[in-house]
Amino acid sequence: MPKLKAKAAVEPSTSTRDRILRAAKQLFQQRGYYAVGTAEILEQAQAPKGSMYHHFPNGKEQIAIEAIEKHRAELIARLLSLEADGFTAAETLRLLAKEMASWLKKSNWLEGTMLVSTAVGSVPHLPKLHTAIKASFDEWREHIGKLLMNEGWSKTQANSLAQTIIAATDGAMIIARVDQDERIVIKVAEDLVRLIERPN
Amino acid sequence: MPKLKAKAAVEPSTSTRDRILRAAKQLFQQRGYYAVGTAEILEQAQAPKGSMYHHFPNGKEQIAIEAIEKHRAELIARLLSLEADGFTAAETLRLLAKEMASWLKKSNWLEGTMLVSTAVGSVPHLPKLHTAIKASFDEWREHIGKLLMNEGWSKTQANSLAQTIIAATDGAMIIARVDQDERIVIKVAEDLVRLIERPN
Amino acid sequence: MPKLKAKAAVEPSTSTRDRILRAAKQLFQQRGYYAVGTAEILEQAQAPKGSMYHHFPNGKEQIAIEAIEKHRAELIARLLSLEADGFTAAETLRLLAKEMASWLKKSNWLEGTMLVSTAVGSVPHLPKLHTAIKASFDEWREHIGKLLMNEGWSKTQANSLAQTIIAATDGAMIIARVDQDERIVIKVAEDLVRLIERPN
Amino acid sequence: MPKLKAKAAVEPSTSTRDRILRAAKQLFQQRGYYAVGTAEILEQAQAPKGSMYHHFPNGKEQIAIEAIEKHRAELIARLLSLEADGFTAAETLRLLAKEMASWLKKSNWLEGTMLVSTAVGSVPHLPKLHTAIKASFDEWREHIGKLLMNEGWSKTQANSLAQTIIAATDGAMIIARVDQDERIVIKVAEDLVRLIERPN
DNA sequence: ACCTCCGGGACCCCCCGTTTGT
DNA sequence: ACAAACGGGGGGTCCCGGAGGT
Repeated sequence: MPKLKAKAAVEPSTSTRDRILRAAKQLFQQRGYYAVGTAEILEQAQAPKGSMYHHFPNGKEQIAIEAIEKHRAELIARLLSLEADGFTAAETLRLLAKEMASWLKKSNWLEGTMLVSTAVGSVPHLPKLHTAIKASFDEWREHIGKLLMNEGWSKTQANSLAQTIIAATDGAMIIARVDQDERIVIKVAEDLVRLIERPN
Repeated sequence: MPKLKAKAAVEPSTSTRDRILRAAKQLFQQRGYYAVGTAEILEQAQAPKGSMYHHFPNGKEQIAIEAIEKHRAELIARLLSLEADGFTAAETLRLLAKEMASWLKKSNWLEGTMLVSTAVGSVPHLPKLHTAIKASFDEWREHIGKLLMNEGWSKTQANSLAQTIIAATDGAMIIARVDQDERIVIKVAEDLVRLIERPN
Repeated sequence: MPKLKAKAAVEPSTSTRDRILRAAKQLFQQRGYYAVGTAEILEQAQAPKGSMYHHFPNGKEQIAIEAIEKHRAELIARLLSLEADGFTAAETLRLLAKEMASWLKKSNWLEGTMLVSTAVGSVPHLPKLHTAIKASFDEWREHIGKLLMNEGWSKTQANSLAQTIIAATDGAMIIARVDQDERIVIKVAEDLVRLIERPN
Repeated sequence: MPKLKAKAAVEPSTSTRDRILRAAKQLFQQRGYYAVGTAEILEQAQAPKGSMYHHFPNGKEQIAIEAIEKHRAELIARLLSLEADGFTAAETLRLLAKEMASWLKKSNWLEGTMLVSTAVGSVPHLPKLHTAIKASFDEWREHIGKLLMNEGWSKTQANSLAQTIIAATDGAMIIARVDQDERIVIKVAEDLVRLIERPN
C-alpha cells in the first residue's frame, strides 16, 4: 500500500497533546479510522510513542473522539460566526461549499470529511466513538435547523431540510474527492439552495 | 476492538471465487477497506487461505475492485429493471430509498454503502481501487441523469440533479446508520423528490 | 489476559511509602515479579505515579527487595512469638501449615508464597533481588534449624531437616494452589512431622 | 534488567514448530511465563514471527501449554524407563535428585523447574495453562504413588507421600537455585528417602 | 487449474519502567 | 511530592508469497 507520507509535520509550537490531536484530526479526516495508525499520528505530531498514553489513556479511540470533538467545536464556531455576521442560510451554504471545494482541491484531494471518514468502519463497532460522531452530526443539524426556522420554516420542515443539506454536502464531498472535481460540491450546494429558497 | 462476527457465512453452494467475492462485498460494505482483513473474508467465505492468491493474484485490492464491479452491475441491473417497469425518476427514488432504509434497519445498522465505505481510506491512495469506485459513481450518475433527461430536464440540469441525488442519498445512508434511524433516508428522498418534481 | 483486579486497595491510613510496599508485597506474592507492573502497584496503593521514584529511587527492583525484607521480618517475628510461647518444632510446623492452608483458601487461591513467587524469573538475573531472597531463605532455615537443635538434633541433621521442611512447605503451597486443595499443605506437614518426631 | 541472552540457539535440524517448542520449554523453565517474551522464544528458535501464529494460533499461552505437555511426556517416559529397569522408589528418588542437581549446576543456575516456573504468575489467571500444569502435577503424583503402593504402602499413604516428595523436590530445586548449592537437592532427597524406607 | 502448508516480516495498538522538570 | 514526557519493547495480526501436491 502506498503511503503518501506527509512530509510536513504539524507545527511544533504547541503542546504535545495538542499536536497529537491536530495530527490525528488531519489523518483521520484524510483516510478514516482504521487506515491510520498511531505510529503515523505520532510521527506527524513529532511526539514520542509513550507520551500518547499519558495524554490519551484510552488509546486510539480516545484520540479519535477528542479529534471529533475538536472538529465539532470548530465547525460550530464557524457557523456562529457566520450567523453573527448576518448570513442567511442560503448564503452560509454557498460560502461553506465554496470554502470546502477550494480546500479539497488545494489538499490535492487528500482531505475528506471528518465525520464521514471516522464513521465508516467504526460505526457501530466502537460505541464511544459512534456516540461522539452522532453528537457532532446532531449539533450540526440543530444549528442548520435553527437557521432555517429563523427564516420561516416550520420546525419539522427545517429539521428535514437540515438533514438533507448535511447529507448532500457530505455526499458531495465524497464524490468530489473521488472524481477530483471540486465543482461538484458547489453544484450540489446550488441545488440545495433551490430547496430552501422560500418557505412554502 | 469488538469484532461483531457475522455468524452466518455466505452460502457454500457456489464457486470458491464467488464466495470470496460475496463475502468481501458484504464485509467491505459494512466496515470499509482497511477495517476488514483478508483472513476474515476467507473465513466468512469458507475458503482456504492459500487459494485466495490463486483467484486474486493482486490480493486484497483486486478483491475489492471486483467486489465493487459486482456491486455496480447489480445496481445498474436494478435501475434498468425499474426503468423497464416504467417507473419515473421520482418513483424510482422513493422506492430505492424505502428499500435501502428497511435493509439498513434489518441489518441492525451493520450495513453501509459499498462505494462510500470503500472510498474512505482508499481514495486516492490505491489508484486502481479508486478508478473502480469512480467508474461506479459515474455510471450511477449517468443512469439517473438519463432518467431525468427523459422527463424533460436539460442535460446540464439533469447531471447536476443526478449528482445531488446520489450525494444526498449516500450522505443520508451514512447519517441514518449513525443515528440508527432509517426514516432519515426516506425524508431526504422526499426533499429530493421536491427538487425533481417538474422541470423548470 | 484476564486481570483479576483486586478491588480492595490497601488501607489508606498509612504513609505513601508503606502503602506502596504493602501493595507490592501482596501483588508480588500473588503473581511474581514480572507479572506485576508498577502501575498496578501504585493503583492498589492509591499512590500517585510520580512519587514512586521519590521513595524508591531504584525502581521496581528496590520495591521488591524491601517488600521481601518486610516479609522476612514478619515471618521471623511470628516464629519468635511461637518460640516464646513454648511451641515445639512439630507444633510450630502444624500450626503454620494450618494457617497457611486456610489463608490460601480464603484468598480464593490468589495468594502464593512471597519468596518463591519473586525468585522465579528474577533469580539469578537480578542480583540484588536474588540476594534479598537468599537472605530470607537463610534466616528462615536458621531459625527452624535452631529450633530442631534445641530438641536434640545435631547441627548437621537440624540444618538438613530445616531445609527439607522449608522446601516441602513451599512446594506444598505451590501445588495446593494449582490443585485448589488446601489440605495438601496440611498433609505434607504431617509427613514432615514424622521426620522430626524424635532425634535418632 | 540484564538479559543473560542465550547465545546458542536450539539446533536447527528440526521442524520450525518443534524448535519453537523446545526454545519455549527452556526459556519458560528458566524464567517463568511472564519474564519470557515471544520475541525471545522466536529468536532462540530461529523462527520468524509470523510462523509462530501459524503453528500456535492462540499465541504465547498455547506455546506454554504445549511446552508443558512436552515436559510431562518426557518426565513420565523417564519414570517409566526407570521402573522398567527395576528401580525402587528410593533408588528412583536418589537418582533423579542427583541428575537434577548436576543439571542445575551445569546450567549455571539458569534452569528451574518447568511446572513451578510456569505456575507462578499464571495460576489461576490463565485457566487453560493452569489446567495443563495441574494435569502434569497430577500425573507425576500418580506415578510416584503407584510406585509406593507397589512397595506396600496403602493408597492413602502412598498418595500423601508422593505429594510430599514432589513438593519437597520442587521446593528444593528452587532453594538450591537461590543458594546456588546443588547439594540441597540431594540432602532433601535423603530426608525423603527416610520417609519411605519401610511401610509402617 | 486449484488448493494446502508453511512461512515471512512489517506493523498493529498498547503499556512498560523510567527520567525530567517543577 | 508529583505531573508530564519518554522511548522501547509487549503480544498479536497484517497482507502476502513460495514450495509442493493432486
